[in-house]
Amino acid sequence: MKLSPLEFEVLQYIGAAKTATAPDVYSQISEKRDTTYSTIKTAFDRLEKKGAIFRKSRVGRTSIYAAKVSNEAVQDSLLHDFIRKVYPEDKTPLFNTLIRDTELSDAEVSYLERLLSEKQR
Amino acid sequence: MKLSPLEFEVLQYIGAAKTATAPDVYSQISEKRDTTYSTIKTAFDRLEKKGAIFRKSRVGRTSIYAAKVSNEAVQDSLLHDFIRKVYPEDKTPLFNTLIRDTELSDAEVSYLERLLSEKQR
DNA sequence: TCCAATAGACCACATTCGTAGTCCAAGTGT
DNA sequence: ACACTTGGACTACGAATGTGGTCTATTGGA
Repeated sequence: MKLSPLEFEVLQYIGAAKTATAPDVYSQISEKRDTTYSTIKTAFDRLEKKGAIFRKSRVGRTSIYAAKVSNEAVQDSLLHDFIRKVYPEDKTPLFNTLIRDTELSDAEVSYLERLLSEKQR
Repeated sequence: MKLSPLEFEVLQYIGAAKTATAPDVYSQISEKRDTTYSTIKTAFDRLEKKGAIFRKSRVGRTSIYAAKVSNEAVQDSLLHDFIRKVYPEDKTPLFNTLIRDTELSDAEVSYLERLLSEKQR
């Protein structure tokens, strides 16, 4: 399912909170960025039409939405898509840039090394 | 500079060959996928208008284009963008999925381990 | 009870994008 | 020299997107 950047952003808020209302997400996003309720609500509408979210219940006249897929699933799907498009063959530069330019604590480095050693087998 | 998926694809072909003509890229892409010369040429036009490529020279009436930025630079820029949008805080799931779900040769694994060990210092 | 606030539904609109048709003119091969 | 090929410029057009206005009616509070 194809999601627009805005739709994805809204979906992540919903997924992170398990459940969310449009006014809810609007208030969160509007703190970070200038937007209107209408814009966010449109994202909800389109996400619903695309089948990414559904109305779980209502409080008063306010719909409570929930996502049909987890944030992690959406992220991973995007990741695969991204790699397929941007690093179709050689993934070396991907890891290169990633490891070189990403802040990693020693703990994270150790964690990654463990992942890799498991991979080796 | 924002590039559409098609524009990015075309740009990668140009960058990979250092220099390319529209008929050139068209013949390559049309082998993989059904498209027309017009579509590819439009991508060239828009890339030029966006300042991503320029006409380096001509052979007959055929323009020879070159990219203003390297493929690696474009890829890395997209990568940073992607991470910022999709994995804003915790990048652990990113590495997790990446290492777990990506095909890696033993050589690549070794290479990554070396990268990581350098990181540790 | 009654009204102001506000969630929602619906619509509008400019922009970007992929797609491709049209038509012209510049090369090219004979 | 000429007809044919084909690269290029230009135009068109529908779908997707971000943006937000409008209008309605439901609610919650005074």
